[in-house]
Amino acid sequence: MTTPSPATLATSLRTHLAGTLRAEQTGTAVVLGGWVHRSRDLGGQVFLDLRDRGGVVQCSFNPQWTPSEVIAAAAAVGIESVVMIEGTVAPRPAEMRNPEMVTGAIEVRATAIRVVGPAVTPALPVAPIKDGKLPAEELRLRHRILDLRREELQHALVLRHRLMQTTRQYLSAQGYLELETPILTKPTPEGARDFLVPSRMHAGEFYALPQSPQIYKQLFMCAGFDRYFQIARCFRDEDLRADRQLEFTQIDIEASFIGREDIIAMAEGLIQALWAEAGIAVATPFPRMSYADAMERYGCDRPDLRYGLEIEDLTARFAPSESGIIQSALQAGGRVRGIRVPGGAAWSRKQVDELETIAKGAGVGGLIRLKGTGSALEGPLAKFLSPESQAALQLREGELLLAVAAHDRVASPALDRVRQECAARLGLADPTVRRFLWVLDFPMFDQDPETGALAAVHHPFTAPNAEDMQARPDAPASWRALAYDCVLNGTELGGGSIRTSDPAVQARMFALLGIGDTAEQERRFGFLLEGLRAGAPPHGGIAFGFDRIAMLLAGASSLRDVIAFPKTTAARALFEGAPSAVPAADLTELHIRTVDA
RNA sequence: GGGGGCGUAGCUCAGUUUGGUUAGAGCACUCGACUGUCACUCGAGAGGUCGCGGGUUCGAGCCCCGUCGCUCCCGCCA
Repeated sequence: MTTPSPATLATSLRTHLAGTLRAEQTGTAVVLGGWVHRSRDLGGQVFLDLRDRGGVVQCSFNPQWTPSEVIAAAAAVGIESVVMIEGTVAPRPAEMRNPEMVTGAIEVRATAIRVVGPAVTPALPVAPIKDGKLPAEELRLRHRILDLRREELQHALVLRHRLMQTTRQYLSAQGYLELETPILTKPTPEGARDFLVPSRMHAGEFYALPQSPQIYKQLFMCAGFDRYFQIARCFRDEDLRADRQLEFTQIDIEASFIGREDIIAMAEGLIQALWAEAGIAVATPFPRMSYADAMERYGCDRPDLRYGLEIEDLTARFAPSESGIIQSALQAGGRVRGIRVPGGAAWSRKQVDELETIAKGAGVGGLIRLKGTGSALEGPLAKFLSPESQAALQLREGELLLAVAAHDRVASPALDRVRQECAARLGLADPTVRRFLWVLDFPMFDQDPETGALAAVHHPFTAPNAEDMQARPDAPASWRALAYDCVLNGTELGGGSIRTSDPAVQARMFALLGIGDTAEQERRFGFLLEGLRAGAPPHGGIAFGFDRIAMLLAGASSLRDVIAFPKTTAARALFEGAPSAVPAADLTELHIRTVDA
């Protein structure tokens, strides 16, 4: 993406962008429009820093070139007011140059000023204050216009724009068509809670806002559009987080007559183009790891590969132990797995207890800890381990072994959190390093350990691995899916799958998910099944979380910093004041009556 | 639904531990001075529902109970 030359932003009211003026424009007569960033009134002369989209330039009001009434007007204007300033670009006296401003070699010798948009005293500072902290998030959101004027958010939203255009260019160049799908759509029975929209014309019936355009993009494939993409707004009525908003933007992609490798190659190219737009070179292809491998070695399906601390199976070492805790865990089908932390032996009892609290929070009963002290192991369990077992652990001096004896289902998430906390303490996650990764071969279903009920790990339209299905037709919980996730430094950037294009297979998937009744399938997913029955090409796709990518590339720590008008964690829009009550008559027209909770 | 943190001037904060005169500072704002500043400087001034409600007390910014808002996390997010 290239930005237009400053000249193209000239209008009938202004000639240049303030922040783009340079020494080359010396002698040029300019008319600028912008906001008063700062002002310095020295008595006989006045300096105004004028800010517009392009940046900041100093405007100098001096009796040598400025009429006295203009100087008086400049002295009187309040900061953040919008002014039009006429003047001439001039070099600053050599000793007055400001090397910290890109425009610092020059200034605009002002001859006229007009206050076109006087501002009340701003509720928040816009110009940065040295060592100044940002105002509280609540105030930043309540006075969002002022916050958006800050350089940081200006840059973030400009970057967001450029990433959008890069996406469009990259995909369009490969024959992908940008097609739109409805915002008023049909409620989805699985997944997140829907936002419902009442129908005025049909009493008691509701539209839903899309959680994603998933089914529509598959229908495009059935309709022969072959390659589709959309920068799609999605809505999920779930609790918010720093990296989760009620409405968010996905780069949604689907293609026909493709396999997994086609999607991965296309996606790697897109990632490469987006990171390049942010000035970062990314090498492809990305390494790959199976889901099973990721869970075994890292305890999670989106491992951060910037550091090791890999999980080891220590069952054989601990099996001879007489510890009741370990024996009962093993008898219940569990294993002993753990990580060895270099330098961890120096941690205090309290620090290790904190790790155990984290592990317990993830559902395990406790954390086995053993310190390598050179000659012998230290720790509550050391006495239960035979000298042979202790030696086999090969704990080095200073190492701390943290292990969990439990079923993988609970042990993996616990070890994942302990591993991340240890890495954070040791500063192992280098923020300048980027480790991309494809996680492949996700399981098709997640089985509830109590009820045995199956739920789709990805979504119900994902194709199962055909070999698994044929080899173990009666064990769907063991089937792998043709699904893939793109992971960067422990964060999921996006994911997708090859879809089921055979309506009979799709019906079977619904049945396995507990939607066995044909009429029920037709009622909920008839429009998809009709598409598949009309002749569906093999197809698949992927979706990337656009806001999250923008956040990463902008160096922001919250999605709120790359979304112009975000919601608070309590799901409120403080600036515009949504949601809000509506007149009773509006509800009546929508056939809605509210009840007290 | 649950847990942690925060809430004092327009903004950022101190004051809360140990209740006690009129609640302070920096920036911003108003007025004044100042002809090369760039966080201009200097002088003066104005500015407070200590989030809100209740309680304890002779007395509450400070202690107790409740509540609201923002935030981080767990649950949730196919």
